[in-house]
Amino acid sequence: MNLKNQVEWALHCCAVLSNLPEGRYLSARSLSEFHGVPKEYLGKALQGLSKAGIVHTTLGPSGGYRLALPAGEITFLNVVEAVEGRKSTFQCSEIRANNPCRPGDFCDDKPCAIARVMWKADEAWRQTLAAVSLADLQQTLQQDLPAEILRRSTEWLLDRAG
Amino acid sequence: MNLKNQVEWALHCCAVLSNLPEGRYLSARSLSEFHGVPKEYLGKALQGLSKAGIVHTTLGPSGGYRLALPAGEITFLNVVEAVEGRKSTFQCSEIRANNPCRPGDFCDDKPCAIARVMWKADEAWRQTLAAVSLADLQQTLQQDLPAEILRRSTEWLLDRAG
DNA sequence: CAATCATGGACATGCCATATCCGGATCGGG
DNA sequence: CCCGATCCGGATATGGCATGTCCATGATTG
Repeated sequence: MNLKNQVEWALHCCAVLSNLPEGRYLSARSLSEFHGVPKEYLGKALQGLSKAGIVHTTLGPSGGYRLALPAGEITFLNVVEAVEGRKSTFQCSEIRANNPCRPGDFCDDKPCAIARVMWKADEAWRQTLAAVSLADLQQTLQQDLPAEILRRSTEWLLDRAG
Repeated sequence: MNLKNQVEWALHCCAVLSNLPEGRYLSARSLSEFHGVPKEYLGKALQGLSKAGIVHTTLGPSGGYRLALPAGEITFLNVVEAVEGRKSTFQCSEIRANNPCRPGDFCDDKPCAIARVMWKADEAWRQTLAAVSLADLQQTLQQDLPAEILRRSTEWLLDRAG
């Protein structure tokens, strides 16, 4: 029961893109270099963000990625679901139907009681992620990191943004 | 990002064991037959419950499993963690350390801001599961299921309980 | 026209969930 | 006191999926 590596990468990429000036683009190559992860595989995660409408892309030289919405309107949940999918962590295989004491034609009117609890927990998980936006993350990072590193990182980005 | 099949099986087994009279035991063979799942593999999940102290076991003929605590003192979280483990769903690989703008000797004083959000979501998930006990589940099932099926299931169990 | 980029498909690899099987230890009933 | 049933743990297969690489294609910029 692990989230994919790509979820972590996508979130870090979004954090970087949040600091990009309006209208500028950053390539997958630069993003992979900045985070020290394989470029080709990171591209798969970024494609997921693109399909979900979280980022906008441009082709050709000086092309790449930028956020498609203001950072305050993109939540952790949006990013996580774009990469990981929207399936619940709990898959109900309806084993209650295997109960030998059931009439063969019996039809349940509610989902399994166990599944309902597990799905409620998933919902709590999603609500927590939906409550935090990329703007919140940006603010947290500015408090956590020394100004010197922030300054040099921004410089590094602007140097490569098309 | 899926929970194991065994989690579902373990929860259903616990629901059955909740209806067992004090001091009686039910074998892995009966539990697997009742749920229509492979006996050998279900045994692995039950071993997890045993190690976690959730169920008590007895060897020999008429042996098997019973709850080790009152149903009101066993939570969904206990069962899930016994089978699935206690690791967080999000593994932070510290890719922030790969940032080329960081001094090589820089040491973070806090966990990664992204990981903190993801871990908070996991915590909300666990809290939801910790809030529901097997006694709660038992009560829900008695409301959901027709009395006839409940009666026949209980009869089926008592017929096989040692 | 040449270089750079995103996209998507094909392919390889390794790990883990999903089983299955067997031997040993333990216990109940005849 | 023996026989069979049971839990337990280890060894072993197998399939799917996460991880990662490579390449062809089309689009865009300079």
